[in-house]
Amino acid sequence: MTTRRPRERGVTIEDVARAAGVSRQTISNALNAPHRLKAETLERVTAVIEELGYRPDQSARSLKSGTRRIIAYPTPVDDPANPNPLMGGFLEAVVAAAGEAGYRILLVRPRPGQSQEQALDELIAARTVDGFLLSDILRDDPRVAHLSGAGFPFAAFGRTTPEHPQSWVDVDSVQGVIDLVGLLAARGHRRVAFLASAAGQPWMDDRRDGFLAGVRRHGLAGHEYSVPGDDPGEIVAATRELLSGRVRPTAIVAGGDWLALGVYAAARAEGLEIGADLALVAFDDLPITAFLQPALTTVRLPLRRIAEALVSRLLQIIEDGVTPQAGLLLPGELVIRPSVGP
Amino acid sequence: MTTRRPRERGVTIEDVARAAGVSRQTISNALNAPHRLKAETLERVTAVIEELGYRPDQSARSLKSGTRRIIAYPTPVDDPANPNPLMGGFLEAVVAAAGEAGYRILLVRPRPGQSQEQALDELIAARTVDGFLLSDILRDDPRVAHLSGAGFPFAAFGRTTPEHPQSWVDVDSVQGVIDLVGLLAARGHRRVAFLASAAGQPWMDDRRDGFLAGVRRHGLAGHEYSVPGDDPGEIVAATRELLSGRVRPTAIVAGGDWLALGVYAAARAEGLEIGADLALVAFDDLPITAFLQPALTTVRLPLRRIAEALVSRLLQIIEDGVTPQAGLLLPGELVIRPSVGP
DNA sequence: GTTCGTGATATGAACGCTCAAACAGTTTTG
DNA sequence: CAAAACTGTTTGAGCGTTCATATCACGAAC
Repeated sequence: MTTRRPRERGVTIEDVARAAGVSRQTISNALNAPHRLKAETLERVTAVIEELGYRPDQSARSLKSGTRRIIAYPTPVDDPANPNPLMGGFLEAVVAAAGEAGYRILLVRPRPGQSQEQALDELIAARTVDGFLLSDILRDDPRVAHLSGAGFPFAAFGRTTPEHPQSWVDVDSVQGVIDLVGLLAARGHRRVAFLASAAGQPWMDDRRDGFLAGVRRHGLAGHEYSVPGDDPGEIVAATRELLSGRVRPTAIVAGGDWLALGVYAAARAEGLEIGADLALVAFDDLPITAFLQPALTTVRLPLRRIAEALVSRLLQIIEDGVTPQAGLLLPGELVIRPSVGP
Repeated sequence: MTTRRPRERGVTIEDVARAAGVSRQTISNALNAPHRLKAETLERVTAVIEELGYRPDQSARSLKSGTRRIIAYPTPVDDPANPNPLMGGFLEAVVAAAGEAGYRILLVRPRPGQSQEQALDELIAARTVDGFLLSDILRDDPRVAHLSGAGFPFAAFGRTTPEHPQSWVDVDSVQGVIDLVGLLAARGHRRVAFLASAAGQPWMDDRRDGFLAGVRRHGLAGHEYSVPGDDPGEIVAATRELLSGRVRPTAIVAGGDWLALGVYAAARAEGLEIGADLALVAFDDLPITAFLQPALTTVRLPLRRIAEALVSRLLQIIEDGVTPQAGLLLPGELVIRPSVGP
């Protein structure tokens, strides 16, 4: 253990009370229940608070009140070679939404040798946070089961199995992809392919379901191709194979923009022009796709709305004790660009 | 104000003490100074702690000890249209490094109408955190001046003006770009261009300096082109102009991978083949560039080492009260790929 | 004129922990 | 062999809040 330098103490409620010539409680009331003070006292106290730069000590307040005003977000264990490019934007939106309500986001991850559940338990037992925000939810996510069982407040970006209805928010991937397929059908495409990654993301299944539903609805011939993982090389290779097959599809629905990037590369290698020889649509709207030629038709994730919905649901549980009994499905925004063809 | 549901209290040190038949302090010692206990007592107490699932209340501990084991990271105010794609990776690395030492990262941002300094002051006055981690440092960053003046622990990813030596960590962009230019010189390029963005990032100046130094050292003809902002459209347009000029450079040094993406698009539009008609090198190594054809030669940011250095320096200040009097300059890793040509 | 409310402020206790000091027991020391 | 030193443990206090309750002044009601 290293020596710990004692942090110098700041100005306390006692100091303010003395300076203002009133009691501690009056200062506390000035901040937490101003209506209890006589207008004149309030004014004087507020001035002293301002002058001394007093802020209630967060720890003392938490200890007494039992509330921390902190939300934990377990950072997804990201493949460093392939970090989620939307992570920054999502966090930004979450921090903004939480900050609006006076909450802050604490990033956590299990220490080495610790399971995800143990990491959650530690935070609960130490009363470090008021609730959890989860993302990258698996179909049968142990974290959801655990928190749900412990009765601890949380909100999840993504659905688990629908057995026990939790407080989740998700994007309507199914409808989004149906819309994409509709777009292709309207342009006369009959033979379309779905490019999926088998990396195990549950939303990929939804997107696949959307594809199948769309294909059925419009009476198209739909085939599904799967890439083993998220590795760029693999994606390009698999797509080239798909494009050089005997009966080439005239359109591809990529399960995500990341996969679509591979299609651009593969098409160029095969001498096909996207938007002319091959229609391409995808999902996510990564900012980086703005550089693609032709620009990519895709479904934009409403990150801001997702974050707001997650935070608002979580705070409802934390502050009002009301657990929403149903999830919230948010529509993606269809962004039509030239890659889908004329 | 909304009603607040009182959080049910968990198991306290008192409960454990009673169950183990010893005093509070012995439990406290078992966790904070185990060597003080008789081996036998320690074993018994540890068992009871385990059994009851006891974790010291974070707030109570903080209140008494004055230390929070939390580091604040003010999230950069990101352009939502162009979020930093490396943000996720950087945060991941920071969370890992901090977690290793038992610290957690608290994301903060100023509330509406609050200045950055005010937001910092609030956290300091409320004793919510032990220190700050800053990134996206400006040449004359008000946050650095403020924290430095207040004597509050912080570590910065990026340098300010060198007047007062602070605890910073940065990437040696100058040397990195010099290396890139050297690569081009070795391949016989004489006319090279530097593509910069005028969005105001201070590290862009370093990269420019590196370019100028490299060009001087190798006796090349170097020209500098500037894009007004980080908008993809603007980048492509500016690059096309540069490529269609009377005397076209044979090589381009892009100030960042993001800019290089524009060069790929512009080159294709101009019918130039990168790696053959035009050499291209850049800086950052965004994961997304793995899809580019030909693959991009670039300098990889050592995010993990940066995060580790930042955290280790910050903890030195927090725990030992030792403020490093000099910055740390980390080398980038030159990653040579086909875009630079044969 | 005592009682009763009511609004404004004050007081004591408690939240759960760790620090400093005190306390027994045992061993070492001059 | 008494004093000193060490070991392992306990006790009392206090960190800075807020909650519940008490106090006080003052006018309204009977």
